[in-house]
Parts: sequence; structure tokens; C-alpha cells
Amino acid sequence: MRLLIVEDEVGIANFLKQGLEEESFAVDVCHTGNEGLALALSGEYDLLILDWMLPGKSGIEICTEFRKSFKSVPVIFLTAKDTLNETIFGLQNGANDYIKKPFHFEELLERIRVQLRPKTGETNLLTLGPITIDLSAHTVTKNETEIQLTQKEFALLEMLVRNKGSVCTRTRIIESVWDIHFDYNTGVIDVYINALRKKLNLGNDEHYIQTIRGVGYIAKEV
Amino acid sequence: MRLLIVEDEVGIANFLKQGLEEESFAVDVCHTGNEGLALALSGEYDLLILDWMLPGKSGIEICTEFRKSFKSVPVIFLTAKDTLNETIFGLQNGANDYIKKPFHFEELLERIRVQLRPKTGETNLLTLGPITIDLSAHTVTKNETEIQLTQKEFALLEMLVRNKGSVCTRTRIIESVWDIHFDYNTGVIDVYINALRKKLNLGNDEHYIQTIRGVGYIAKEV
DNA sequence: ATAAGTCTTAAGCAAACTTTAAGGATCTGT
DNA sequence: ACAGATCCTTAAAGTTTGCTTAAGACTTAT
Repeated sequence: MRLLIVEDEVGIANFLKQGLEEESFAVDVCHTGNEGLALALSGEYDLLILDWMLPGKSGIEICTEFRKSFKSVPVIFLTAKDTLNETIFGLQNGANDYIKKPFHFEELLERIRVQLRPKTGETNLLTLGPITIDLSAHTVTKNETEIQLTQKEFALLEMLVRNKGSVCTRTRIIESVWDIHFDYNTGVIDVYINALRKKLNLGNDEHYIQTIRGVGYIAKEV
Repeated sequence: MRLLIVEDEVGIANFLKQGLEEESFAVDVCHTGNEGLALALSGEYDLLILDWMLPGKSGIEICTEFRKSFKSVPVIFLTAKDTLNETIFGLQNGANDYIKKPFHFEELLERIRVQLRPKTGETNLLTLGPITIDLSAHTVTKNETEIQLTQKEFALLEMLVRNKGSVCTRTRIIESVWDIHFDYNTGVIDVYINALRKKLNLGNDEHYIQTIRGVGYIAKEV
């Protein structure tokens, strides 16, 4: 899941980025309205978090402009409490939710989850054959034996299994697991797929992670 | 199940009343200490929720007075963060649990449920393997030997054990134990985790507090 | 005011993780 | 069967993260 934060106060922006990355979102940050709109329109995000007051374009300008092209991507506003009226106006113009500053990280997280729920499903467990991913415990098991994965390995497996049955292209993998500014003319993905297959100890008839040559990878039952 | 809320801030009181009624509790509300005590003594309640600071009688006065007649009705305090010391005093004088303001409704609900759960004993314990946290006495024991923890150590352990089985991210820990809601770059958590592990004297096969690199920590049985 | 206990910061070190790079293996289309 | 592209595997360099101390700042109680 890829999020975009547009927030001019660097401290808050960093705090959010770090916190959300710990929750295994891929997070991009920028600090001005114009930058923000440009990035948002790239269409790579599953959710936008916009500050209300921004240098360049305001949050609501970004939102209305953005909505012309993207109808269903949720937008959450960060607002100071003295702009509540305008915020309501914002909600009528394409925003999905707002949160008053100062806020608790937990609260923002919950709202993000609410917005993304239809896509992510309710449970904290993902499965692929004998493999189970427990998102809240951050563990992976195969046949009840726990398997230690690193952050990147975990994120990669999570993405593949979330999209079980459909191909994850190399580009989408890079975008969702690594950062957007990542030069992916390297073999990182190969290396990590390799590590995964090894750690998951996939036998000869366990083709749970298949290669689609020239395209990417796919997680499949059987 | 009938609850009594004594809270002078009308907004919070109504919010709680509505929320708890939606969870199908019967809820009475009053706003002053004297009223509160009178109502509580009527004996119609299965649980009390008391604000710490109240006009008239303080929460703790209500609690001690109430305890003279009702030994087993649970009492939960709502406290501001700067009254934590006194809260501990409160726990030693008949309160069953407390929750720091500002809090999440979900969290309060969870604690209410814990208190109303069919009683196994009269105490209020959290456990993690051989480690026991007694919230009422504010003590921690491992294999029946008491371990002296400082406030921060206690709060950290409490948080980890309350969330046993799921990861506590660094951001959440910093929020819940240190009340920091913005960018942090400090090693406090590491230092305290270190202190905890040391004081709890965790042996080589006692991985009760595990590190999830890049994310946070998790308390786990076994 | 002093002392004891507690909390926070900082820094060096160690370990774990990420990325790069390169040679070998496998596949695809001709 | 061959060339070229793509993928797999490995090892090592580069980077980040966490652990551990110790010292100084802050609190609290006497």
C-alpha cells in the first residue's frame, strides 16, 4: 500500500512517514502543493494525506484537481481546528475524512485503515498454501513452523500474497515495496525472491511463487 | 450491565454514554463528586468510571468511600497524565484499572470488558510466561520474586504485555509511554528495553520480549 | 540543600539487513 | 542449435539499526 503525504512542516511529515512505514506502508513525502499535485497525479498512490494549508497549492485545490482523474482514491485532510468550516466544505468536495491537529498517530492510522478496508479485508491473516502471514504479530509460518523474515522480505511476501492469483509486475513490486525514487535497474527483486524461496523452503512441487518471465512474479495456490 | 460515569466535562461524558450505550450497556451519567457517590452507593451498578478531578468529591474519595460498602464492583479511573503518581495510589486503594486521557474509546471498552469478565480471582493481573504484572499493587514478579521497576519501565512492560502477541511499533510505544506525538529521534526505547530485559533477567531461551528490527518490539509466550 | 533515584542523551560497537555486482543457468525466438 | 535476453545464485561491500554503557540532567524525598 502506497501513501502520499503532502505536509510542509518537516517534523510532522517525518514523524508520519516513519510511523506509517513501521506499519509497512510505502510512504512518499513532499512539502509543497505543486509538487504534491504532480506526484498525486502520477496515479501511484492508494491514499493521499494532505495538509490543509500548504505553500503553492492548498490541500483542497490538490484534492479537487486530483478528483477529476481519480474518483476512488481516498483523501484524508490534516486540518488546524480553526479551519473546521472549510474542512466540511472539503468533505463535500472529494475528501473522505479529516483529522484535526494536533492528533494522535493511532487515530490517523485507524482512519487510514477504515479508508483502505474494502481493499485490504478485515483479518490480520493472509495465507498461501501452508504459509500464513500474521500481520499483527509480524510473523510468517509454514506448517506451523515460524520463519524469520527481514522487513523487505516480509513486505515482498505480503504484497505477493495480497495479490494472490494475479501477477505483480517488477515495476509494481518496486513501487510498493521499495521507494518511488528507486533505480530498479538492479537485481534487488531477484535477490529477495531468491531469499524468500529459500527461507520458505519451497520443494519441487510447491510452486507458490512463480516467475512470469519478462513481467514479474505471482503467488499461486498449488 | 449497568455503568455509572462520573465526569465533569459534559462533552466527554456524553461521548462515553453514547458509545457505551451502542455497546448495549445501561449508562448513567453525573457530573459532580457528591452526586456520584450518592448514586454509586445506591448499589445498582456493575462498574464505575470515575474522573480523577471532580468538583465536590474527588474520584479517589468516591472510590474509598464506595469500597467500604462494595468490595467487588470494579472501578476504572480516567486520569490526566500528570497525575500518574496519585493514580498509583488510587490503584492501591481500591481502583481496578486506570486509563490515561486522552484515550481511545476502544481501549476503554476493552478494559471494561476485562473487568466484567467472569471473575477467576479478585486480582487484576497480566502475565507473560513466568512474569506477572499486578496492576492493583503496581508490582511485577517473576517466579514469585518481586522485581523493582521504575515508572517508565513499568509502563513499557505493561504496554508490551497488554498487546501480547502483536507488535508494538516504536511510534506507538513512544506515543503511549512517553506521550510524544511528533518526530522523535532518540534511543530511549532501546535503553528501557535493555533495562527491562536486564531486570527481568531473561535467560537465553526466554525470548519473552523480542525485537522486530525496523518495526518495534513484541511480547510473546515461549 | 543534599542525596538518591530516575530519566534522557550520546557514542562506540556489533550485528543484521540491504544493495551491488558478476558469473552461471535457463529460457525464447529464429 | 544459437544468440540474446532474462533470471538465479552467491558473496562481499555498504548501510542501517539496535545494544550497551556511562555521564549528565532532572526529580523527589529527606
